[in-house]
Amino acid sequence: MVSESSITRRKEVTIYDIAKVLNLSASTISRGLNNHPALRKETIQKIMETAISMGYQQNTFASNLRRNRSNTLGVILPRLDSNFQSSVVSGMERMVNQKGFNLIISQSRESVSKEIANTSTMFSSRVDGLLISLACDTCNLDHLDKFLLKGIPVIMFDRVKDRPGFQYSKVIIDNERAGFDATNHLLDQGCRRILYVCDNLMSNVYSDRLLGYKKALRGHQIAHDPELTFVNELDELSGERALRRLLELKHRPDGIFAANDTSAVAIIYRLKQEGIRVPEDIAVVGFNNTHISRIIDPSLTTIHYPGDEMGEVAASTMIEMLDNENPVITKTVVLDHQLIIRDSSLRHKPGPVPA
Amino acid sequence: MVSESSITRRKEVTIYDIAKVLNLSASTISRGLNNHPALRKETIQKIMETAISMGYQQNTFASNLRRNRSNTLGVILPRLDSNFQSSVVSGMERMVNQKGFNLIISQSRESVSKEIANTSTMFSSRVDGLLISLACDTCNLDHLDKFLLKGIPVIMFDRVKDRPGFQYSKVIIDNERAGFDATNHLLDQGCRRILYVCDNLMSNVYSDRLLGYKKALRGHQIAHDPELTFVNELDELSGERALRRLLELKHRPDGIFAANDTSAVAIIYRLKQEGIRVPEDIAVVGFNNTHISRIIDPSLTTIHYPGDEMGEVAASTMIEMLDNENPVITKTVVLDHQLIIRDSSLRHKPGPVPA
DNA sequence: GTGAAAGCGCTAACAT
DNA sequence: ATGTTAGCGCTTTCAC
Repeated sequence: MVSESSITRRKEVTIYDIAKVLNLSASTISRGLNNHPALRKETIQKIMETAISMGYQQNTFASNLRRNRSNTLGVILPRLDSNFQSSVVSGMERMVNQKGFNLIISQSRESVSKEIANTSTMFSSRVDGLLISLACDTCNLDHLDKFLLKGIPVIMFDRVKDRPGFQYSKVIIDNERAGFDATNHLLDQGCRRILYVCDNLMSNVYSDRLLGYKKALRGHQIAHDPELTFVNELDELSGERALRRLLELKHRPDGIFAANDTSAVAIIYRLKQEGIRVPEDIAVVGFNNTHISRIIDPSLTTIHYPGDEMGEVAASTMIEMLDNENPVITKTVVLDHQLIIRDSSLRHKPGPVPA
Repeated sequence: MVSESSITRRKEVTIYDIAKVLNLSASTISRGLNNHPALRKETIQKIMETAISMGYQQNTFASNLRRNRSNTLGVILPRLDSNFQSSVVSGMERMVNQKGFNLIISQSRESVSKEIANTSTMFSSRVDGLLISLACDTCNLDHLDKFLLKGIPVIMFDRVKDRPGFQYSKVIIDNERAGFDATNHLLDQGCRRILYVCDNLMSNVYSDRLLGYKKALRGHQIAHDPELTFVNELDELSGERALRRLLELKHRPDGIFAANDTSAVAIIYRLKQEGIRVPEDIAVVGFNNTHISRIIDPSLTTIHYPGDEMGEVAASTMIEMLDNENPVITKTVVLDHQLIIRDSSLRHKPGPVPA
């Protein structure tokens, strides 16, 4: 089946065509289309109407080439198929769209080399700004230099890293505090040996949560046991891996703080299978407050972590920077998190650990 | 804090700069950069090296303006913050990136008017092709005409609709069959009154699954009861709504086929709270095979529905169409689905319904 | 195998 | 309030 489309391929309507019809110059049309204040209302009106009736669509390439602006923001993030990350993008899209910008998106799939390739594409696509959440193993930030040197603002969200000598804005949560809150809650519930399950500690989100975890332990005069930090990929299989690790330990933990919900839920699932009661034998806290956390049994205590909002804030901060002619001021926005207490950690009264 | 970036804002390197350095013409540089066969190897080599050493980055606007091609694909879908849909996008991104295309993404948030606005943006962004999954309430497809008239291929995925007189490719699953399979499985497990929970029936995915549902009932000589189709938003709250509907019915259903996992899981959650046993009292089947389905208790029987792959296929089909100079051939790709049987529907032996 | 020249469609400085 | 003109950076036809 051949579509009609391949047959009718006609010339596009340009501002010159409109100019001819209205007996005006191309520049006037251009001004009219851009609502230039110097034109009188009725001229603008007339131009707009004619443009629509002729089916005019502006050629953004020409416009971008001329203005040296793309009205496009680039987004690079580890994975699109993550609950949290896709909600961040969703928030960005909403904001950006409303402000008349476009979004070009690519994923690093947690690999620096892919991340670097992505930055190159973004760069030659002439994005006006770059929003990036780093891959787990990104330790070097040289690939961002070209943006900063050219005055293209870079904003990091969620997975960030500092780079002495260069400045970018950041949108994050206070991961250390969140880690503290989660751990402290477990301690309040009587836990004394808490397993911390996370991914790559090169990533600020996991290392900062670890800091908070340690701090909470210190607050309760509990020595930190390095055996109780378990690094692995936080996917659905991490339940199995964490369980194996747990069984290897001489002293079984009585609490688990997992750095994301997917992992926490997978762990609870396996614990139940093994006949280990949650929260009585082991209390569990997750991170992210994804939908699942409310629905599993027992419901999951977790840190609420506003993905959607993080995306919105990152995007609006970027747009502000772009609209602002003044020298770029970088800033760090710290979004509030919140401990949501549910059944997976609630022992009816704080007290000594069950046998 | 002012970043250095605002200070150093230098002129970009163009092909003319390279030309000057190498004592060649701009056209030769352009050819060299594009690997033109007429040039000799060493010239190309030299051009490439110089370009890199000078920090040249092609200006895609100029190139796009000239070639009248953007190397960009547009994606419009209902929501980015959906497990299934974000995995589709993830698959698209992978494919597209590998082929040197960019992806511009926007969400309709299930509203036709937003969808229409999105198509306009995509159109003036001069996307080379449009990948679209329709909003629930899209019944009119006029907003796609401009693409087809201009010879810009449109591919629909997942949520599709036919439009007499215009042709586009589609990537879908056989929703009718999938609905049939799900329902038939419940019937095989002894269910006789099956509640079908879905969203807007204007959408092919829900109406086709309904067709399959009815067909399966017919196959078992069971009359279709319109009361047993419950239309509502398939979010986490649909558990509550479905339960209320269920309690209103004179004859309580003994099976539920929910058109997505989110809804199925929410329903199971509420059923359990009400002391209704799953699968003994009511057997449940979902749709999508998201991660949760494996992990909840009881684990969820569902239709596996390859989002990632759907995205890849849609994207590669598009790129094929674009690479192909010949008249556009439209096609429909039907991806295989699969019934995954788990505990939520498994009664140990098929038999009469429990009291 | 390489160069000259025109032009893609738009915008903005300058002129009137 | 509107027109003239030049040029953004690239590709490509035509010429040699």
